[in-house]
Amino acid sequence: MLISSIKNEILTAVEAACQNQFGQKPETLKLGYPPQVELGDFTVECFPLAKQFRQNPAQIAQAIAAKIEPSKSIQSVAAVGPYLNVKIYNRALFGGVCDEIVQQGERLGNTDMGRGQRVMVEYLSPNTNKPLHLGHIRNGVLGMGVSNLLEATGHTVIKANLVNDRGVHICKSMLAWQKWGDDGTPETTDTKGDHFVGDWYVRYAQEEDKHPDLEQETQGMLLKWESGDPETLKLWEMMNGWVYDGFGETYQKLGLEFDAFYYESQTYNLGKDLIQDGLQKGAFVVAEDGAVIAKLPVDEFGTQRDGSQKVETLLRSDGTSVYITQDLGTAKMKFDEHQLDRSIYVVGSEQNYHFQCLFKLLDMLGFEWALGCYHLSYGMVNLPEGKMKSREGTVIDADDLIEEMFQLAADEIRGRDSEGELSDEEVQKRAFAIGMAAIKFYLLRVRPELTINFDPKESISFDGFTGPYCQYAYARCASILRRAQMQDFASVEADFSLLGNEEELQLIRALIQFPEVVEEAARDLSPARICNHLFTVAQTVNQFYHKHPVLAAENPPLIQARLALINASAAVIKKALALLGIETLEEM
RNA sequence: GCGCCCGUAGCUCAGUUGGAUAGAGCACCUGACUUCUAAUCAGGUGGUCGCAGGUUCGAAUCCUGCCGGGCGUGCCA
Repeated sequence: MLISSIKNEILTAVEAACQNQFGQKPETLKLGYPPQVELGDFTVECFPLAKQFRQNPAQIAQAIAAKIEPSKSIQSVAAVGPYLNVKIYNRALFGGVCDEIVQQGERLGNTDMGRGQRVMVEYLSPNTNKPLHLGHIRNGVLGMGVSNLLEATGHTVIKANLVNDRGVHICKSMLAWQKWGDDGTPETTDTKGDHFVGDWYVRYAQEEDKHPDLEQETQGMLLKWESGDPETLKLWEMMNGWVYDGFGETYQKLGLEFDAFYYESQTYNLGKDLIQDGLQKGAFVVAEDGAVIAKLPVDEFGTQRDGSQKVETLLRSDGTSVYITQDLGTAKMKFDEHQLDRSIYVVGSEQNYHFQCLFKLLDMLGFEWALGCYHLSYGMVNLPEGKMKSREGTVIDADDLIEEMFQLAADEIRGRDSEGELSDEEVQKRAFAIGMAAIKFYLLRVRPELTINFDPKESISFDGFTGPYCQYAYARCASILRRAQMQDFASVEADFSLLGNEEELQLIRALIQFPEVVEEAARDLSPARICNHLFTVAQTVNQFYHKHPVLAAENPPLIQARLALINASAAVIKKALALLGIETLEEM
């Protein structure tokens, strides 16, 4: 018996009862869950029916409850105030859910909500002059998490990375290396490529104060690059290559994947023709100084300080393009190349205004797909001392943090392994999985739009509302299931009617809700919803674990039923963690 | 000035899109390992849901106005 059939059975029964009692079917029926499991497994709110049938909702509940007879799955229906609480036979409830979860396998929790929809998720999008930092990690895990959610709900997802590989910033690194680098390379200095290039960027900043003419040299180099000077291009390609090698390592550690890479060196000239179209259509205008601008509607953008209408520059007065010029072109290219229905940009909230403009401009150009563009904005990651500032050296480096989490987890594991039974390899494997789980969960557990105050102590915690806590609940389930395999219960059939204590009911409810949570999370583009529900499941598993023995339960049919419940719970935890990009461990 | 975001327990956050008595984690106090892993569990302490109105049978949730904080605000990205 599928859980969806149970739900349908309830809805059908209520519809029939309404037909019987009031002569018409209800217009809307919402199936929910009672606040306490003792009250029932499902509930139907009678408030909407009150309007339709012009009666007090409590009376309606009473009347309907009286008309519903127990059926295949429905054990009883009770009217409690305006609520219709439905109790399902434990046999059907537990048996149905556990069987269904096993059958679904990898597809557990997946839905076809987004079937046929093509979505691009652009995320990370780093500059190539510096290594990645904590903010990039938030972006990366959010981008991956959202992509996973969209895939689980049936969307076709294209994960894209728009690399900012050109401009003054990279020229600064190039110039510094050229002047003082002595032909050093990441290999000769044993430095990770992106850090190597980043070091030259820092060196540039240091020398800038002493050499005021450096800036002019940088501009000169940028001009050479733009004119296609072979030597400059060669240097540029070499240094970017080092950066990509470095980024690649970090992506792999964090489990970040991309289906498409865009490079600004190839896109920065896009968009100019769109601007011309816009001018012809009259969407844009040429300002007195020669720049092409767009006037932004006051009702959406407000006014300037002096009260006048806001404007956005689309082409500089010298005719060259600005950032938003190429963004317009790239946006169109994405839709043209991939036949997208939606295009999501995972970019920090400091660019809220930029994307509001971008999408409005696309709309002004008459692209109907502009409605499919969405800026998934996320808050900054601040430190206890305040904002991360590269000048003050307070930026938390991504690779350093990954290493630190790994070491902390390794110390913890060794501390628990007093007998020294674990091989170094095993310790490292677990430490990596646990360390990454801690940092990813910490960054994903709050809504994207919230600013995170990065508390180092809390972020490295393995207790409470954390990734390792959830991994631990899984490992416990896995341990029970392993032991069960060594014993011989297989000949006995599970008797699900023996289940039904409070912890079991709470557990089964959390498992039932999982697919709904996945859909909500996908709809809201919020992996935090998965974190919250995952934690509830893990917490409930731990409570059940302490209160009720599985392998030492009273009789084999009960043991088998509880094993099935544990198996189903483990599967849900594993899938939820996978959606967050977090590994599970069979042993911790 | 204007636009967007945030405001719930000492701290960090949930709150099923308007429904049953507002929930967790951390911190603090007390208890539970010869029993499937104590990275765990049980109990206790802790609330004018920023303030004031409004809509509704019903508001932390929707509307209006304030207060406080953050990010932005035409030729940077």
